[in-house]
Amino acid sequence: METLTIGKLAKAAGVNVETIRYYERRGLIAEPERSLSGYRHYSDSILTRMRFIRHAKDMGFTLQEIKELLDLCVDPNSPCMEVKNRAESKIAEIEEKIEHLKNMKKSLANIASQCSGGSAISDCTIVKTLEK
Amino acid sequence: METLTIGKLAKAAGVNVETIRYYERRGLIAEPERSLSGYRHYSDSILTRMRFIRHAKDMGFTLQEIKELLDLCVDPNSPCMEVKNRAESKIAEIEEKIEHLKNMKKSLANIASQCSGGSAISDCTIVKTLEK
DNA sequence: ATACACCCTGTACCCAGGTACGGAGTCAAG
DNA sequence: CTTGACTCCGTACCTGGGTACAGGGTGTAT
Repeated sequence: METLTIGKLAKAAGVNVETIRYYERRGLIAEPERSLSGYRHYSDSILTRMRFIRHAKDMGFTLQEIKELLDLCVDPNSPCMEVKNRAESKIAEIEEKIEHLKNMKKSLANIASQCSGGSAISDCTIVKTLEK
Repeated sequence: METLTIGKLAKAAGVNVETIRYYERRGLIAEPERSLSGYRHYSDSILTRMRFIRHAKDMGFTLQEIKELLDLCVDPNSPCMEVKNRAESKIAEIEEKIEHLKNMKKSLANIASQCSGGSAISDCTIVKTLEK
């Protein structure tokens, strides 16, 4: 069976070598087999795991949360409700962030709209509002 | 004229003493007068500045950006168009973040909806999608 | 045999925005 | 006069997600 050195894996997964070692330290990927000289050797299945990590990251999960998701998968017979729950929680969290940003945007748009842009700074309504 | 020690200012501004010294190091507030023994003494006008910083932070500006805004105010006769421009840029930036979060939410809601929650993890559609 | 790419470990560094701590000096009340 | 609260400075630490060495060993192509 063919195996991947850390450099090949890094290239295949589109990350840096250091990132792979970092994921290992963080417990997101298992310590792989080593050659006699101590080189890491990965089987192809690691690529699935690296994709999982990348996609979960893109969905907004932190590395800690991804680790927890992966840990859930250790027992393949356990029900996946827990995974679904975590996805729903993350959706709620994202919604909260969106709301927060919307409020920020609204406040900022509000104070920006009152500024003509033509005053001296000492009369700028934006500055004055922020100082209040 | 009454002056504020750093502790009183911290209390009045609702931040830690360390935060004030940190802002000084970052150049957001000027180095204040010192007593003979080296204690910082602030005049009341610092409170306006601290409010500015807090509000700008709430609007999503970074400390670096806030420093730049404050630096613009050094010449009170300069036009405030630059301030308005920065506010508009920040609004655009916030919008981008919102769009990004909306996309994340959509993807996640999409894959979560396909999972009944009742399968074994080995058959979980969420896990499978993330692995693809 | 030697050059060059690759790998190892351990540690330090980066961003932001602070927070915490140690050891020393100062100020005010009782 | 002493005690406790306050302040000083410098430095280290924190979270998150990596990145960047330094100083070695290894693998392989010519």
